[in-house]
Amino acid sequence: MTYSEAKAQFISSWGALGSHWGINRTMAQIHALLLISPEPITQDDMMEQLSISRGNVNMNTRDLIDWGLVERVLIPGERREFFTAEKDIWKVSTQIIKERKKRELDPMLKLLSQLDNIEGDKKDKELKQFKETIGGIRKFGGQADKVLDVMIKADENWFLGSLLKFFK
Amino acid sequence: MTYSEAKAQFISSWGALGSHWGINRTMAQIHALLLISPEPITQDDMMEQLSISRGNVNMNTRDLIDWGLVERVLIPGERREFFTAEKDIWKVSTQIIKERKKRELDPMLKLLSQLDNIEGDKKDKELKQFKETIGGIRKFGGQADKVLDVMIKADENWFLGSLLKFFK
DNA sequence: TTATATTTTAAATAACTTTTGAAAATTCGA
DNA sequence: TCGAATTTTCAAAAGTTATTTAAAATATAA
Repeated sequence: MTYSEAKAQFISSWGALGSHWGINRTMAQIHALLLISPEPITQDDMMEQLSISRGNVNMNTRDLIDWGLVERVLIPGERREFFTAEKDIWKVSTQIIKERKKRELDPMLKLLSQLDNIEGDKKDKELKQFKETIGGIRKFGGQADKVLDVMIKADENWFLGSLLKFFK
Repeated sequence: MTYSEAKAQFISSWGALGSHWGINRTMAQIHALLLISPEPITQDDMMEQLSISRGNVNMNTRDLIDWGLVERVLIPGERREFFTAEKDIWKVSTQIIKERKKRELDPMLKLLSQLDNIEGDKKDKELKQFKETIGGIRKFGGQADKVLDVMIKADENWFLGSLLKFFK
């Protein structure tokens, strides 16, 4: 297999994987391209290599920056902007987890805590099941919250960091 | 807050959460309804409570069964089919993880192992970065694979099960 | 078997999301 | 400041996914 075949395959399947994760295909493909580019690249490079429009590149690059996965890089003597992606896959994952926790888990747990004080007959079967379900999810969510915090903080903490090196 | 307000909120936000996770809104809403229903319910109940069509209910219920989250229940003396969902949220999570691992992680790791033997000049910067990126993802994916296996097996293994009870 | 209740399927439609392309805004050197 | 290079925006077009509807298939009771 040649390099360019492998590259095309990688970009395409990273894109497909992304779409299972609520990330759009193009965004994931741009990310893939940046992951394998040793040097920062421009929006024109992305347009050309992925055959997509300028607007599309611009919007998705911006989203990747919002996710904290991509950075703008200034190259001395160059007027155009260059972009580069974090290459350490552990950091990429914790960054994604951090964002998704903030965007999804936290609001869900907040809502569930509101749903816990409802009025009604305590003997009612429906109400009982509702409270049990909500309670179960909250308990589980709370634990998940703690586990994710440990993972996120591992990068900022020497001891946990070296503990997690086993997994890296 | 009344029970019916809380119920509507829960169904709606479980649906919204699902759509962030590649599960469609309606499927997640049906799942939510089943999670809080103390007794098995029929497709007509779902149609009525969620205001959706028969076909939609049928397709999504079937998908939930494929995911292993919902079961058909036969009620003696009843001609219609009834449905019920697993209520233990730990089991729900491991079931989802198991399915997604099978559908997403496993194929990705398989592909990456193919992309590892490409021909080309070893001194080439592009090739070097490509190999590093692929290698990093494979290593990470392999570890994730192991962690997920531990979680999945915990339910089938007494020792790990009681260890994980701390988190339940 | 026949009539009826129930479930499944799939084509058509509706709703939603992504992509383009061109115009507007911005940046920066001369 | 002006003008060329570059980036950003956004309305329209294209593409995708979800939903309905109605007809077909299946199951059950009489």
